[in-house]
Amino acid sequence: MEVKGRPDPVCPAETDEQPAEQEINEQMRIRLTKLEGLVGQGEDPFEQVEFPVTCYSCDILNDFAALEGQPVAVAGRLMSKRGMGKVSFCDLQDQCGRIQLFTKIDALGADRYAEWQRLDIGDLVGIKGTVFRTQRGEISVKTSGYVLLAKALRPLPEKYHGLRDTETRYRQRYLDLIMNPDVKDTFEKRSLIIRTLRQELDASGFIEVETPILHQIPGGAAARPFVTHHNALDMDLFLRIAPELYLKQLIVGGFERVYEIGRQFRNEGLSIKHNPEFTLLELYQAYTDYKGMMILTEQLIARTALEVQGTTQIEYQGKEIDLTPPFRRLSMTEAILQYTGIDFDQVQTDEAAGELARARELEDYRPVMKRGDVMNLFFETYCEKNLLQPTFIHDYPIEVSPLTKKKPDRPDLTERFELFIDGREYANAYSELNDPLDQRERFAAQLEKRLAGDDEANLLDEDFCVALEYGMPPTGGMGMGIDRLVMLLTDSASIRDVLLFPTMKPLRPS
RNA sequence: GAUCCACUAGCUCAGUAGGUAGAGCACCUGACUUUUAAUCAGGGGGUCCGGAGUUCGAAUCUCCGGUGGAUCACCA
Repeated sequence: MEVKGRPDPVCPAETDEQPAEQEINEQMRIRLTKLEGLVGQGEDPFEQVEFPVTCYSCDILNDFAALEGQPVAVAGRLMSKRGMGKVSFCDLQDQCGRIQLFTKIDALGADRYAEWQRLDIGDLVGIKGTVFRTQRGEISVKTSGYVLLAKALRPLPEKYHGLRDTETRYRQRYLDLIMNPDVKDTFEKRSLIIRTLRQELDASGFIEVETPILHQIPGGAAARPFVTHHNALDMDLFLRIAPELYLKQLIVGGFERVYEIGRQFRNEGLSIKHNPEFTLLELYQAYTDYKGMMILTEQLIARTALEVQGTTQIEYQGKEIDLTPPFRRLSMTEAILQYTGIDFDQVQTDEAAGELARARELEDYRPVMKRGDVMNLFFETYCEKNLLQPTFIHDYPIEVSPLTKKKPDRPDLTERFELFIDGREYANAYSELNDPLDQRERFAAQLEKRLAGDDEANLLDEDFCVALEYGMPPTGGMGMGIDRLVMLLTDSASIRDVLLFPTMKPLRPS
């Protein structure tokens, strides 16, 4: 029914391709045969629809005193088998851990016990039994009956070494989660971190909102966007690179404290700390400024650290980091002076700044750069990597801060900070520019940058400018990369270790 | 996008000077009524990432390609 526009990439045209014949190896064949046998007996495990669980493995381990001798029903995945003939031991894994099962031929009868022994590692079973402690002292469930709830047709990775191969871990994360408890722990902590942020913000009077992901003009950050297409409207849309311009319209609308935790999309390369889609917290608070944002940022980070690690003195990749507020505050000018000996307050012109960059042979220097661009370049080149302990770098040059209020006494600088920890940026905040006339000038300056070849420069967003013309109160705003915060608080080296399904190339080129 | 490293059984890994491919776990058969990486005996299982080349002969050497990891560049 396509009338115009591009073919829908989600529904590719029919091709001659046959679905690839599924490769059946020996192990799968044996398990399929077992399944056929069960189905033949009228015991198709996939017909099971429910199993009333009375407790989890960890409940039994934690409340053994109360549960000893009591009947329980548990369900989960068989992770190991230790058959001893007419008696056998298995480990059952559920959401919170593992519990040993002890099964005797006497309890099931010879036929049922034989079926029990034919179960495979990986099968999902529901168990009824009683809680007891074995002769060796291990808290266990003595099986009195079981139901096979799903058959595993593929074997799990090896029980001792587990799953190591990073590619398989990322591509088949479920296997990683089954086999590696630490991985599961990381993602539980990720959930806890995001929950804690919500709790803190909700308790401070913020409301959580949702703004569009499909943007007509990708704004609020300097980045290349992903493009998509709306067929009915026959127009290109962009996946958002930041929610900023919408959130500030809500401040105009009278929501005085708003936040959004959501996915942003930037069309950049992948690295140990970059994924094309990532999660950002952005918040805006009326009647405060970037100094207010510093205090809020410190609180949020310290609070999540306490929640996840129980302390604000943490270790990240072997480095001791103290997240106890207040964090160090250093202006960008001070930072550059400290690490290079250059005082940018003495650099008056674009030409003088360019001279400095050329003298240092800075590769990223471009002749179109203005004084503030060069200052930012010096900071990135010489300072960032040295900032191990949390540090607010404040007073950014106006050239790189198109949405930020000027400092009242310094029109070349803005009321903006970024938070650095271990050389990485964790947060970006400012006193939001609410002067609509100034805002239009800033967009004009960005347009100049774009014409000079910077395809990441901000685009004029007319809807946003109109909103400012109705009046926005003085407002502080802050954005924080959640994935990086999770990395920090879970001691993860790579962003892929805190994303359940990191972006991967397809296995075969299509 | 550039450089370096990796890819061998379902998993974790060995692999001789270039001479028909190995172990452990898992799986199958048998033994075993309190084990816990259970044990013991026997057995089956491979597109050595893909393609081309060198060679009498390639998992191994060369080239091209794929995927992953690390570093660099852009960014958060």
